[in-house]
Amino acid sequence: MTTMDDVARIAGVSGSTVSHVLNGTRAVNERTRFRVLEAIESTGYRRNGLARSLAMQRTQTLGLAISVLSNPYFGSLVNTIEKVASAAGYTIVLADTHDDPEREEQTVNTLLDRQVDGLILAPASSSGGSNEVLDMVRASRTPVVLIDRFQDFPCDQYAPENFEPVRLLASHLLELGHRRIAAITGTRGLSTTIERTAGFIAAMAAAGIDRSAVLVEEGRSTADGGHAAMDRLLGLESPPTAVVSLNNAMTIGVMKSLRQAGLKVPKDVALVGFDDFEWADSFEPRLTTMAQDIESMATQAVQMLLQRIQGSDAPFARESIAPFMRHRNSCGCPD
Amino acid sequence: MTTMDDVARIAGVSGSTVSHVLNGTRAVNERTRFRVLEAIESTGYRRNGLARSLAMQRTQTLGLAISVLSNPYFGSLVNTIEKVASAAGYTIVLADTHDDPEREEQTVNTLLDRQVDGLILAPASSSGGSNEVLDMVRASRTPVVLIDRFQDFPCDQYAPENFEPVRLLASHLLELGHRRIAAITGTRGLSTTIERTAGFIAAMAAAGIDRSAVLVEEGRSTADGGHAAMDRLLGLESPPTAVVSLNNAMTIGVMKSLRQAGLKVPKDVALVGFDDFEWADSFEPRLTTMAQDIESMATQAVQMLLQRIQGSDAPFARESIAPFMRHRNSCGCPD
DNA sequence: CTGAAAGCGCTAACAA
DNA sequence: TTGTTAGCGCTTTCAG
Repeated sequence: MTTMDDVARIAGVSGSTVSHVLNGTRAVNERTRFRVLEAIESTGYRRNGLARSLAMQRTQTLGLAISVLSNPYFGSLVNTIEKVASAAGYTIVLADTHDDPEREEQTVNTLLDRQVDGLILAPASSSGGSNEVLDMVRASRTPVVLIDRFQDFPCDQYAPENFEPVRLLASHLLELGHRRIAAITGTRGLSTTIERTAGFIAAMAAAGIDRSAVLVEEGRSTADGGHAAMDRLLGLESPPTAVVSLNNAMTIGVMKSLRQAGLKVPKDVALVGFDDFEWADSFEPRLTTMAQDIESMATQAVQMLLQRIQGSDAPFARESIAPFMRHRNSCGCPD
Repeated sequence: MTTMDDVARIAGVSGSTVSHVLNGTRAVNERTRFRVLEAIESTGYRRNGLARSLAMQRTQTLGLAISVLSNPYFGSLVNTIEKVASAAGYTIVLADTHDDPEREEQTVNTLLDRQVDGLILAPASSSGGSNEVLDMVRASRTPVVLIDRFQDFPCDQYAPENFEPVRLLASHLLELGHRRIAAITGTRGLSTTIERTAGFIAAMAAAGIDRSAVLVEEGRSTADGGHAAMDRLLGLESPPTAVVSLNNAMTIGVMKSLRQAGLKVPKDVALVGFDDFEWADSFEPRLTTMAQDIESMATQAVQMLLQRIQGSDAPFARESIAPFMRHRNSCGCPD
C-alpha cells in the first residue's frame, strides 16, 4: 500500500506537507499543493484512518451496543442514530449485546478497545445494584448515553415511560368491562419489563381486581415467547377475555396463538399492546397500542453524546420519552 | 490513559512481555505472567485496539454499506451478519448509502479509510456500465461481497432471484381471472427493480394482455411512494382489479391507500407482494407474498467474505437466492 | 524465558 | 511556505 511518505517522495515534498494538504490544516503553496494532489491521484493513495486516529487520539466513531433482535425498533433506531451521527462526521460501530449481561460486557469491551469516541448503550438486565459494565465504561472515560432503559448510574439516559402508559392500556380494557385480563411480560429483569408489569398490576389493583385473578405470563420479549405465553393462557380453565402485550414482538406471537386457536380479536379476546407498527392502521384487527417516539429518543441521545464528546459537563440528563396511544379497534372499541 | 509500557514498568518487565501475556503469543513464566496480570488489574489498563490494528495490519472489522431505511429486512440482515461476523471475531462498522450513488461513494470511502478487513455492500443504482465505487474498492484491495443486488463486476455477489418470482406472482393473479393488473415498482435504476418489473411484464405478455393495459406505477421503494402510486392507480378511469407490489415497504403503502379509499382486499382489489412479513399470517388480509431468505443470503455473504479475507482465491460466486411463495388470502384464494 | 528496538502510517509542535 | 522530528501505543523479529 502506498503511504503518505510515498506520496511525499513522489511529489518531492515532506510528509507533513502532504498531511496538511489532505487536511487543509495549514496554508500550502498552490503549486506544491497541486503536485501533491497529482501524486495522490497517480498512486491511488488512500489515507490510513487507523494511523490518523492513533495520532489524533480520536476515531470519529460512535459505538452502538444494543440487542439487535429483541429491539423491535432496531431499524428506525439505527437509521436515526446513523443519520445524526454521520451528519456530525461520525461513523457507527455496531455490537450486539443480545440482552445478555455476559455478551454485553464482551461487546462493550470490544467497542472500548476500538477507542470509540462515545458509546450508546441499551443496557442488558441489571442484576440489582452495581453495574460492572458501566463501571468499565466509566473507567475508560468514554462518554456514554443509555437508551431504552434506565439504570441507576450517573450518566445521560433516554428511555420510554413505561408505568403510566401500560396502566392506561390496562385501564382502558377495564373500562370496557373486562375483569379477567392478562399481561404478557418481556425479558425478566429489564427495567422496562419491571415498570410495565407494575403499571399493569397497578391498574388491576385500582380496579379492585382480586390479586389471584391478575394474570401475568412471561413472554420473554420474543414472538415465540408471546405465542407460548398466550397458549398457556388459553389452556387455563378460565382464560382471560383481554390481553395486554408488553412489547412489539410478543404482540405478534399472541396474535399467532389466537389465530391458531381460532379466536378472533377483539370479538373473542381483546388485545392491546405496547409498541406500535407502521402497518397497524391497515390490517385487521387494527391494533390499539402505545407508540414510542423512537426517533426523538435516538436523536436526543446522539446529540447529547456528541456534546459530551465535545467536553460538555452539563448535569446528566435522564429523560423519559412519553409514548402516545394509538386507539384502534383491537381493544373492542368501534372504528 | 495507561499504556502497555506503563503496565510493563509497574510489573518490572518489558513491553513485549506484556504484549505476549495479553495475546498468549509466546510462553511466559508463570510468575512474571502473574505480575503482569496484576499490574493490568491494578491500573485498569485497556489495550488500544487502534495501535494494535495499525501494527498488525488488520482491524478485525467488517464494513457494512447498505441503505438502512429502504431495506425492509434491515433488522434480520444486520442480525445475521453480526452473528456470523462476531462468531469469527469481527465487528461491524455500519454506513448508510441511502441508495444514493454519491452517499454511497462517501460511505464506502469512510469504511475503506478505516481499514475494514472486508466490505459487504448493497450497491446503489448502477448508472450503466462502469462502477466507480467498486473500482475504488478494488483499488484498495479490500475483499468485497455484494448483497441484495447484482452488479456487472468481478466479485462475490448474493442477491435474490427477481424475475421468476414476480412472474409467478403475476401469473397467479392472471389465473384467478384478473386482466387489469398493476405493478408498483421500486427505486428506479436498481437491478432488483428492473428485474422484478421485467418479470411482471413478461407474465402479462405471456397472457396476451395488451401492452397498453399493463399498468406500471413507480412506488420508489417506500411506503409513502407505494401509497401515492396506489392513489394514482385508483384515480384511473379504469383502476386495476389486482396489484402486485414489488417490495415490502410499498405493500404497506398500498394497503394504506386502499383502506383510505374504503376498498377491501381481496374483495375489491387483489394484492400480492414481493417480501414477506412475520405477522402476515395473523392479520387480515393475510398477504400472499414472495418471501426472501435473508438469513441464508447474509450468512453466505459473510462466510464468503471471511474466506476472502483468509486469502481464498476461489472463483467469484454469483448466487441467486430463490424466494418462496407464501400463499395466503390477499390474492383472493380461499383460506 | 525475556528484552531491545524497529516499525505500522499519521499528526503537529518546533524550527527554519 | 515547508521540513524535521518526536510521538500515538502496539506487535514482532532478532538477540541473548
